[in-house]
Amino acid sequence: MAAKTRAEKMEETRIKLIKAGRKAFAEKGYAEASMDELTASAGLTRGALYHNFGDKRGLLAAVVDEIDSAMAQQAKDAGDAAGGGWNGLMAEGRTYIELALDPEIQRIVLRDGPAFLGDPSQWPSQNRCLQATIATLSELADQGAIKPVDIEALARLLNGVALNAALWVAASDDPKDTLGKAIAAFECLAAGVLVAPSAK
Amino acid sequence: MAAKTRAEKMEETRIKLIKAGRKAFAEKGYAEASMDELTASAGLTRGALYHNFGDKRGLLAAVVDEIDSAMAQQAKDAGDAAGGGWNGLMAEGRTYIELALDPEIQRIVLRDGPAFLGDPSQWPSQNRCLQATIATLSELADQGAIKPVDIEALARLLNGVALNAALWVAASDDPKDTLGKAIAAFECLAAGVLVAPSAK
DNA sequence: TATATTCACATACGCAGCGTATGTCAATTC
DNA sequence: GAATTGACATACGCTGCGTATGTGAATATA
Repeated sequence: MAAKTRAEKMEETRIKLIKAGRKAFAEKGYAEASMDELTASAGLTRGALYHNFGDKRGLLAAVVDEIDSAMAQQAKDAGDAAGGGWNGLMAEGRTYIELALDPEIQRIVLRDGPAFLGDPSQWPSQNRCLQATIATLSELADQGAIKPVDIEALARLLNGVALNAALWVAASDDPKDTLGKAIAAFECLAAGVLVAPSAK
Repeated sequence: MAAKTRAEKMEETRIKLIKAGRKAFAEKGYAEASMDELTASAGLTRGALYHNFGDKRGLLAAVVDEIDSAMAQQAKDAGDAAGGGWNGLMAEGRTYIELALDPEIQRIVLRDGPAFLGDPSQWPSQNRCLQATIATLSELADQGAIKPVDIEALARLLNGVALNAALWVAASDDPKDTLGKAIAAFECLAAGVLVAPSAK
């Protein structure tokens, strides 16, 4: 029965290291995180790290992949819950703003990720969150609901607006108050992609 | 006569170091740039570096400030040339995005800057740029040309859109092609703040 | 103008941290 | 059950940052 096979134990250590990586990278940032401390906090040594992930960047890539995947899932769920279409897109935007409020996500995925791993669209995770936005925009484009602009460009900039809103809210003295203004401004800008003048 | 005073020589070394910093950071990136090599290439040693800028990050901050200020100035000039107001604002955005084609700006300001100096909106140079945007938007608000949304929020998000567009162009495989799409999408989103549906 | 002081920068040193080369012991294979 | 693999630990070297200390030229002082 519970006889741990070798592959199982290896998977366990991978999970332990990724967990420790999320913590250390979020608290200290990638550059300042010591791999000696990180691995020790997981009850291991750097040997395990280099065996499993090749190098320090390899661990960052694994951590980013895990978080990015979870973000995409949450955004998609929110969009579906709102019924898809334009409402779904706005729900995704709001979700993205809320997700970007998480310091762990800010630091690891939004700041250190692009700096040390390069362009997010080149990541193995393929920036799934962006892909979800692209998919929804494509539907709307097929319905002729939005202006004839490059879909990927729109998706990236929309996500960029949400990101910037989140960063502003996070750094604000009064996050509650700022959040309202940020979401209003987000929806205001987003309305620019609709063909018809938005009512609200 | 050209008897160099001490302050003049010090200013010279600051300029030399910033120049070498721009080169090294652009070519190797901040993390991989060796301060020994950098200072040696300027005919100096690390002593000069730490005396003038405190530490490695201090030099990066100085380099980023110089480049970013020049970017803001160029954007402002373009805005003025376009006659200010809404057209000026759009011209500023376009210029900022176009500047992202420069590899030096891509690497230093758009990637390493945020990673090692933190949130760009906290940079001195970015705050100046933000204030300019707020001023322009306030004029438009007084004229009733834009929707009744918090001005600071709009300004921050508009700048965020331009910055994000620039980042995308910067990381793109085909910057020239991407640039067109990015600018179109930028103007599309920006149109969302206008009260009347934009014609184009 | 001779002496004292400052200060911009060089030199020297310690230490942290990454990556690699090597060792070791348990899990699989034959 | 002997041999082999492989997951991880241990040991080592090297790079590179920051700091403590030294030095000589520019300024201040008398």
